[in-house]
Amino acid sequence: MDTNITPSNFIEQAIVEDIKTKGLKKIVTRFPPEPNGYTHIGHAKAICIDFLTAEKFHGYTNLRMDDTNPSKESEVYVKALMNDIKWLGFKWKHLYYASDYYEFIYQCAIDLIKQGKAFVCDLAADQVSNMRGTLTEPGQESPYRNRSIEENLKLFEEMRAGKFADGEKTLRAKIDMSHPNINMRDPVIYRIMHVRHFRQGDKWCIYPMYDFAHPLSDAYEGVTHSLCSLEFEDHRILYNWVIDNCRILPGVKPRQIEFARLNIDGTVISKRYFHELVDGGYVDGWDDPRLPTLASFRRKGYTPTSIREFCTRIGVAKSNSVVQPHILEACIREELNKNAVRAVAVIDPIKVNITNYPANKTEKIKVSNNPTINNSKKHDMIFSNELYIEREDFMAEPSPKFFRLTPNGYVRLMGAYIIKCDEVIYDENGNIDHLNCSIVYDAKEQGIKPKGTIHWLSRPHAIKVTTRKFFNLLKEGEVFESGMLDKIINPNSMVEHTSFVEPFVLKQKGNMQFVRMGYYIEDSKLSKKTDRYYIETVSLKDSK
RNA sequence: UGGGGUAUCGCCAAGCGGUAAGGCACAAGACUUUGACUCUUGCAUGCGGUAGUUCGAAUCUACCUACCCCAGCCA
Repeated sequence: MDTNITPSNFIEQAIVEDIKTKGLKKIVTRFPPEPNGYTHIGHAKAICIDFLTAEKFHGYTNLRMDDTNPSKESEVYVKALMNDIKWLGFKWKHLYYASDYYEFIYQCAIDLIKQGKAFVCDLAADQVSNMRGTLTEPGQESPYRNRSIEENLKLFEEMRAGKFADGEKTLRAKIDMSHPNINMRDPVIYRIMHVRHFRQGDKWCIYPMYDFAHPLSDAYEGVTHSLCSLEFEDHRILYNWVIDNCRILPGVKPRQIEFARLNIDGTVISKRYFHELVDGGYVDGWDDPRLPTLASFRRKGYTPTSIREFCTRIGVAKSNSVVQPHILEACIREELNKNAVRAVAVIDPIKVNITNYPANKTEKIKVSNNPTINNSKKHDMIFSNELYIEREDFMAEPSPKFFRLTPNGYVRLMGAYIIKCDEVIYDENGNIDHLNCSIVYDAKEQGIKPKGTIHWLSRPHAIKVTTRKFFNLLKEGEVFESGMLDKIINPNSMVEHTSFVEPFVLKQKGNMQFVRMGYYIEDSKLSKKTDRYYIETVSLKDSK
């Protein structure tokens, strides 16, 4: 095993130490999602950590569905999870299900009972809770704690056989009711649930708890490093207890290492709340552009590499940090800048008439598909006397630093002519109806060099679309709390415009970057829904 | 009043006793038929605080302070 690998974070550092001290031959990690919701950006971080860490040490990663609670899980989510992991570009070595180990886990429980380290408890849930003690006071031992091994064995078998109702009995590890760590106060490791499992059917009516199934699954698979998020730090002591006390476990003991989960400013990352938002109809579905699910990012045109790059940039550490969304945006913008085909979109249009251009005339104007690429392909835009320009590109009363179109001012139409705004025509409400402009054919001779360049579209040729800009779910610094659902997605969280794009975009298949003067709509993809086209934008880069 | 953690630039984050990497953001300038991109430059005498050890401390020690997680038969 190569020990000359330079660790780049504390996890890799720990692994390097383990390789030296334990003589590990192969590094194995696992990504263990519970299939009870769609993949989100927080998963993506964990996926990257799990897969990239193993990859760095020339090891491998398993995908394991942590399906130990049949009441919340379904096949739909395992498909989505697998699809999203593949989409991110990762390949798991083995696909496992914790439910495949139910028999093994059951045998481990029996082994624990035989050692006198587990007992069947008849206490009801609220009684267990009451007797657990508090954070500062020790708990009380269950009156069933000292049943004989034989009785425990018999009872546990009967639990499996379905002799008891839900909640009537549990199997508990016999550890220490006065342990300062509450997880060690005789934790429940098996509960009775007469619920059909999406893979096991009705084969089982007892299901192992996470704290029992997880370490056993890791060890069973030969996982060497079990990477999880910080909230499981308290569970590590139990994790190790399970592994240390199961005598029928093969192989090396896995080591659990915790890292901080991802927080993004203004974003709720929680499967539970996604369920509420989706089920409550607050959002369109799991791929609603406002949700930070991978399905949503995919729909908005984010690429897998940009998500991966984001995960790399934010790093891995143990401090509870909140990253700013613009880091992700920078990742996708950077990539799109280099690769994406660019097209013009006029998001919020105003009409411009060119008074000195023949009404029936059109001409083709060659536009580069991506000016950052040398010799990039070009496509045609059609110029006519009837145009749209962006409302923001005209100011009736310009500020000093504004150098786009102003009354009697000059501006360059991208790829085409320099025009002068001769007249502003208002409607009866005092809003701008259209602009009358003229082409300055002899700008060179006159020495006119406009500072600004704006984009434009020929009105007769433009394709009508709807653009929707979404804002973050939460305001800056706001923390999501239950009961805030209706406040989260308010009418102001979306602005919709009737917009126009050039016909060229209809022929494009991949991601596009839509051009506006001074802005990039970074994450856009033309998608056809029913009879309308939508460009869903998440954020705009305001360059001034 | 218990246990487990974390504190380094606006936001992430390296650093592991030898005198504060990098990215994002921001600012200034150059270039420009996208105010984009690209380029160049700037951006912590300071590492939660206070003492101490040391020739030398973000790194070691002590004591504080702030914040996060834990009392599901969820994961």
